[in-house]
Amino acid sequence: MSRAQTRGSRQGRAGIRDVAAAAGVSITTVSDALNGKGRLPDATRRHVREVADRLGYRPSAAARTLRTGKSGLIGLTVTTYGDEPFTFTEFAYFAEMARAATSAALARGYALVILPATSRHDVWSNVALDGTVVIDPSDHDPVVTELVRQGLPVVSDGRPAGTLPVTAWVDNDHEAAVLDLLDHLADAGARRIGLLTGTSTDTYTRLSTTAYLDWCARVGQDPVYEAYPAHDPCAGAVAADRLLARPDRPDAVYGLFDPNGTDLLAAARRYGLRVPDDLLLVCCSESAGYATTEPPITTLSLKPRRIGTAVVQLLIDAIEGVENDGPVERVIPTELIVRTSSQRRPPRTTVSPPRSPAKD
Amino acid sequence: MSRAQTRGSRQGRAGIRDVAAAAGVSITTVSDALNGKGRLPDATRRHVREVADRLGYRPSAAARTLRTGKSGLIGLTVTTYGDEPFTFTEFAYFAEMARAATSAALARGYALVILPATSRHDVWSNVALDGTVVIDPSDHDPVVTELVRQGLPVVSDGRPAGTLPVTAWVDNDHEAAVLDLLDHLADAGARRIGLLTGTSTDTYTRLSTTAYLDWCARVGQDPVYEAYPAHDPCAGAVAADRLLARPDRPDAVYGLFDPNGTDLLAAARRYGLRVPDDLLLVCCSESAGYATTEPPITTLSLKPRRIGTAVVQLLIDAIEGVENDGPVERVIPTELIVRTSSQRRPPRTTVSPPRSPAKD
DNA sequence: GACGTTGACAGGTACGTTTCTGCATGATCT
DNA sequence: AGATCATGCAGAAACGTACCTGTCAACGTC
Repeated sequence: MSRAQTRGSRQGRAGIRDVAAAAGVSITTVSDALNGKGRLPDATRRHVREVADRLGYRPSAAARTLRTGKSGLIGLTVTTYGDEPFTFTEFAYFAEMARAATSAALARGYALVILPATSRHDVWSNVALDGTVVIDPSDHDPVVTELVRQGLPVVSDGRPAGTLPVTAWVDNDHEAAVLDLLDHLADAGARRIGLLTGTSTDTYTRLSTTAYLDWCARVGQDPVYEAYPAHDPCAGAVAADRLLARPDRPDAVYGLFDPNGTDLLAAARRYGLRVPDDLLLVCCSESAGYATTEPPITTLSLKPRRIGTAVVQLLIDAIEGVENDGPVERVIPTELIVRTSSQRRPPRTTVSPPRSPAKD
Repeated sequence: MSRAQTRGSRQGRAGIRDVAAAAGVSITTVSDALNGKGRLPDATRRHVREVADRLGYRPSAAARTLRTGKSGLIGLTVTTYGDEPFTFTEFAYFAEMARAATSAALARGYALVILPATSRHDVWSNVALDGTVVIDPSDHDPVVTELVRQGLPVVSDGRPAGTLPVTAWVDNDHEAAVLDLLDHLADAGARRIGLLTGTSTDTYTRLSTTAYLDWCARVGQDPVYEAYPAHDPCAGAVAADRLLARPDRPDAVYGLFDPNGTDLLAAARRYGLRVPDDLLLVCCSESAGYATTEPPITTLSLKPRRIGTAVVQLLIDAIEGVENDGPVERVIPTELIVRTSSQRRPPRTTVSPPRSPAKD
């Protein structure tokens, strides 16, 4: 009796039982009617649906997940520095990528859960995921191995290093992008191209740097580069300054990270170098702001929108049972957005001498 | 028999039953040992924990949620334009706010689920939420009313318009911020201040605009403003141009939206106006890029980090049973980051002007 | 008229937890 | 010595859904 009372007077939510009782049918019929399964006449279906609407019935996601094993949730891991997710360096990239991933997931009926890679197991096991997107996983990421051990599909943004057993991955062809870009600078008249790179060992930094070194070896130029800890927002400006202060100062620079463009521009100003006349500039960025700097700066876009979309599509394919043996790989082309900073003006008759880096 | 087999040979996941069997205790004991409840000697607790580790036991989040009614998930709604979440105008603000909200949630053991306000009920009812953060809800947002009807706490970023029954809200004091900023411009010598505003009816735009009009009325200045649809990334530049092309051209402008700074700067250049000599410039933005424009532009920061943190804190407080009658309101102060664009140079009579007594 | 067949539903079980209740056992108190 | 009490654990009832397995009628079919 008290049970019946408890059930009948459940405050707030109406359950499938209440709908069944109100509609005068069984629980099974309600479930079938609402989910479009079973063999029911349209009249019954409509009736049940109408009663459910009237009671404001919402199925319990938890119960459905428990029963079906599918939650409709996809994890999106971000690397954390300190206690803030994703570093400032990859800010615009991440925002764009997450935006695209969100809409791609929603379009297929999934929602995204933001989870940091370094979180204690606590949070990870408190949420039922159907699969996970990992951004730039490190060599032997414990989270990834744990996830695949649980049988969950894992798709990574960034080619996994080592033998990380991901289900699929999506990445740009970073080597090709850098080589292409360096050729572009050389075509614009660069004689000595410098690189602003990072000290971290992630795939992006590593591949880009070795591509640069390879290119230098091929064309016979001495490498000129400065590396700095990319997660430190201040270190970039210092490194940019160091690069332009070198005795073998480059006449063109490529910066691997988003803020490098403005940092290099500021450094160039300090040394009295005109862009692009004395210094050609390119950086890898998704920020639209570089279209309106003075001068506008050429950027390499990694196409985070396309990457975010592709990653989610592959993950949901895997979740919904498209079996593949071996990881699926998808390469997204980059785009070089050429602006003033990397286009040398036609040579002048009178050469203005470069200023000394010391005084100003 | 077949049932026992099915249970015993469950491929993949180990359940609490398996742990109990392996440890030679009951299910209750396992649950209590792992969750730190009940009265168990430390020896038993350790033993159970060790066995669970060995089996790689992870509790099912779905089952736990079903049982306890708490999922540890918080919804984060974003307004969608087209099929992409959040418009470009609020890009940097949203990214910063979401970042802070994410870490605040994780610090308290919750995870964030990104959900668009306009999504079909489909997705919303497929995920079990403990509460929701809504960004800038519209007057009679159906999603919000539906959520509170279900008894879920809802905290909004942005003071809710009308009688939206939110649990709590967090916002800046936009009127005060605008008045303060206009005083700052007037102090810097502005005689006629213009406004670049939006055509949409959200709270932020509305409050800021009326504050501007009030200020004008108070000091006896004719309002000079242009409004444009803020979700259109191109319209801003056109509106900026219109504003500076007016016969009653202002000698100072405040732009309500993030890209207005660069748009106005570009427009000023086109009309041969020097900043700050001929035109003072301020815009509302979270972009660090305005520190390195030529000249650097004064910005009004809405402190999205603090807002994101506060919103999540209030929401989790509400979830975890801190009862309040009537909505809790929290006002976050804004910050005016003064840069060159809003500081009129001192008259040229003095050769080397001493540092202005800028109250530092 | 006995017999598959099919449509339209109901019963009941299982998903994997948490937690309330109960039941021994030994210790402590009156 | 009997009553009380804390301790250490086990049983079993939910949580709300999905789906498998009937049941029962109506409908042919030979």
